Amino acid sequence: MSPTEMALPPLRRSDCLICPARSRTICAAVPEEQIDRIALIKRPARQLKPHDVIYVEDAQCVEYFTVLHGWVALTALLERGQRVVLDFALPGDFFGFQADPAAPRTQSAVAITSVRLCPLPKAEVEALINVDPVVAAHLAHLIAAHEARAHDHVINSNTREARQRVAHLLIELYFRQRQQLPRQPHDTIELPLTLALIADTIGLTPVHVSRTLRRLREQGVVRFHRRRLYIEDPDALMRVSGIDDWPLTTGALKRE
Amino acid sequence: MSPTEMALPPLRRSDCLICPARSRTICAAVPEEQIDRIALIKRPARQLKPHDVIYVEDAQCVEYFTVLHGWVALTALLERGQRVVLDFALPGDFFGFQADPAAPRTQSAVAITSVRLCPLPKAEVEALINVDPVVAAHLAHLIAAHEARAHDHVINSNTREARQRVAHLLIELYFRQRQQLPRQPHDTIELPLTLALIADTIGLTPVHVSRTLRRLREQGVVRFHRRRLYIEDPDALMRVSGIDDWPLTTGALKRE
DNA sequence: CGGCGAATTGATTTTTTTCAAGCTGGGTGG
DNA sequence: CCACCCAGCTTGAAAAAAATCAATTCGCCG
Repeated sequence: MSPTEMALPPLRRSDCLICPARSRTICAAVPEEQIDRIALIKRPARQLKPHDVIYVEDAQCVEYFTVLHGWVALTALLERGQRVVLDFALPGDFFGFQADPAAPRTQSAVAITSVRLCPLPKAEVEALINVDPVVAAHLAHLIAAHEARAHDHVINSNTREARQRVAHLLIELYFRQRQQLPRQPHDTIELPLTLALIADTIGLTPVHVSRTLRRLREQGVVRFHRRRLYIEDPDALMRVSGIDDWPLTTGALKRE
Repeated sequence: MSPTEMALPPLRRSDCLICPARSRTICAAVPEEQIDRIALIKRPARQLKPHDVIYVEDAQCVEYFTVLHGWVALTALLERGQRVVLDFALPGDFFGFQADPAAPRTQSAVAITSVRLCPLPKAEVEALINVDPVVAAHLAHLIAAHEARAHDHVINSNTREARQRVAHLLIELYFRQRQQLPRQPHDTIELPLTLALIADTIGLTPVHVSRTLRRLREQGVVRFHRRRLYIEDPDALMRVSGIDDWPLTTGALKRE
């Protein structure tokens, strides 16, 4: 792990320099001139198809990942085949890090769309953060943002009824794609989810999500059709969701 | 922030050396001979009464905390005075750290019982973790454990009905006090919560929590009375909760 | 054109909330 | 020492929300 090693394979370095996710994920803490700290430990990008499993619960944890392209679902699988979506990982997101690196996985990760990942070997990342305080401190804040988002989901599930929950999730996913809240009427984003995935994220049944989306459509708020979301009335959507229009940069959305 | 400063106030050092929480929280990453890194930045212990507010949402964030004694509720406050309990902080727990140190608080913290805290100034902690990779790496894992617990709460709220949710919370809190799952029939722990707090944690109404606890009592599973929990039948409780008997050390409990 | 996963819809049941009325027990002030 | 106060708990009845069950329908793909 000597970062001063100077026999650099230039190809790998340039890989990282043109990486679209470099300004986010764990690499954001590595200045350009030190990019080899990451470039030397990362594995070749990995391409996955929809439904491909990245890792499953109880498996040995050997790698962490950055999403380069596509959507990943982080899920927990329960007794009777029940599934909970704990979070989505979108391009630029770092996932797979866990409290105890030696323990087996506590969650599963599955590709929702076709996905390209940058795998980072666990051992090397752990070695790096035990040596580089800037990367480690950045990682701590990154994970705190994940925690904040998880808290947001708890709030969503615990206090809101179906309409609000759906609206809140849609806004969260819009925000994570665009880095801003919806403003333009008839704006549209890609939303490559099934009703079942949405249901497993907000703790409802797909049937009830369908009915809820129908009502939102009938009231001219949003339309969800063919993996695409049409935000007909952004203000109405915000009102339904109970989110204040003051976005935080921490991963969670501001509440009223 | 020079850790090599040698004019040490010996009293502060010994404070930390006898601290009951030292093996946990953020201090666990600091070896005994370097304890002054913490001892020199910490503020005097602070004593609070039940219902005292430690910080509120939107306030400026100036300190992080370790719980020395007592129970703290980390909550989010919503529009119509609705409250969500995001987590509890028990003795040895570190709380108050957030993704963006410059942003206002995203949650509130309130003393449930009488509480003794060790306050750590934000600026000094942030400076420390940007300089000491071992502390920073430890903190990242600590926060990841918080995230795992938040995910556990999402699972609880999203997939389980009242009986399971209550049972799951009771086991979580037992585990966090005793570091093990309940085994002995008629075992008892202190549980200084109101029904309203329990309800706001698992996303039910106090009324429904009352009914649920009544049923559990009638079936000889647990009794909750006067801030004390009597676990009459640990096996039944585990069965109701849907938790496997394989505890993780990461802050979350293993699921079936 | 048939098949299949996903979405929709209706009817019914279950769970949870809401509203409202008592109850209880510890603490306070007379 | 007693009366009463009050937060917190309990209980019942009715309403609301969501799940469940059971058909269809839709749209894509082979």
